[in-house]
Amino acid sequence: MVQKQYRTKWKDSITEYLESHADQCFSAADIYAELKGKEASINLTTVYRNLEKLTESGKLMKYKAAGEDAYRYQYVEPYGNCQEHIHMQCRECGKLFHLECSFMKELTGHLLEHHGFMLEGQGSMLSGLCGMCKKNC
Amino acid sequence: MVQKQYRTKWKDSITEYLESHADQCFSAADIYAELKGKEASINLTTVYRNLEKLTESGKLMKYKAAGEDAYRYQYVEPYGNCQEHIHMQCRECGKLFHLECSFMKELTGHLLEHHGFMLEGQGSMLSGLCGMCKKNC
DNA sequence: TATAAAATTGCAAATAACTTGCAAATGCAA
DNA sequence: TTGCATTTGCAAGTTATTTGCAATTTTATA
Repeated sequence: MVQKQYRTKWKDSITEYLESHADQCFSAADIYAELKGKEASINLTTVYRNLEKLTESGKLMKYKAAGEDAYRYQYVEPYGNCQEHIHMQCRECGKLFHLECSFMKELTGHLLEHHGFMLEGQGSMLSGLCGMCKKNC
Repeated sequence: MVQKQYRTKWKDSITEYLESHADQCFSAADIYAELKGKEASINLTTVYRNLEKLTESGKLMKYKAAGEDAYRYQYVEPYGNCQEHIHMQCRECGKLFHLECSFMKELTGHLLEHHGFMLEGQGSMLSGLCGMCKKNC
């Protein structure tokens, strides 16, 4: 069963920070560094535990870029169910993009028909360069 | 510069094992367990170092499945340049499949035209169920 | 508003999967 | 066979994350 959640100072701070930077992604260490200075001082363990809870509740997406050691978290609540589409991650800036368009159906269809593979959003991640970084490279 | 490679008992054993199970993937711990009993006894560090070298030389593909902690290695030499296509991994059996067909072009084209995203094979991994596991689930 | 049960926090210690340093052993070209 | 470069084994180190536990907060309810 899902555990009840209490609203706390730290959970609020983390949510606010990620929500107001919804087009970016952060590691636990990033969040820790950001919130350490402000208000009392947050604990890294608390950061991990809250990120986990926010991910479970669907507000955040947690993912690991190929070749990176640390998980990244990005605010994705407005995208609804992120299990139903796949994501693209920029290998330069790390940002996450949602493949929310009709092409999802084509992709799913092709994989199933020609490769017998049933695609799932969970765990699928395409890597490459986003428009922004492509220009600046 | 690329370093010269000596041929050794362990490198041969690891290559042989992976090559003769080319449709499966293994973690360093798997290989270690497999080769520990046979012949003298291999060291885990040696396994890691050889897997790394074999990956660099293009014989193996090294990847991490979403939600897994350990890297997996699979013999992919016959597939040529695995940077030029993306891969699908079965979340059930862990096996790797290569998207080596004309659809690669469609996918690349769509992402670039409609999302400004330049897809790269390196680091891109689709997750789902392979034909075999789909039947058995 | 007081209270008690449940959730959250901080800190230190534990994990897990690798990685590294270094001296000894091995491979190989000449 | 010699000498230098690569590989190996072992112990110790890393890094990101998790866990145990006692103390502190929240929140629903009396």
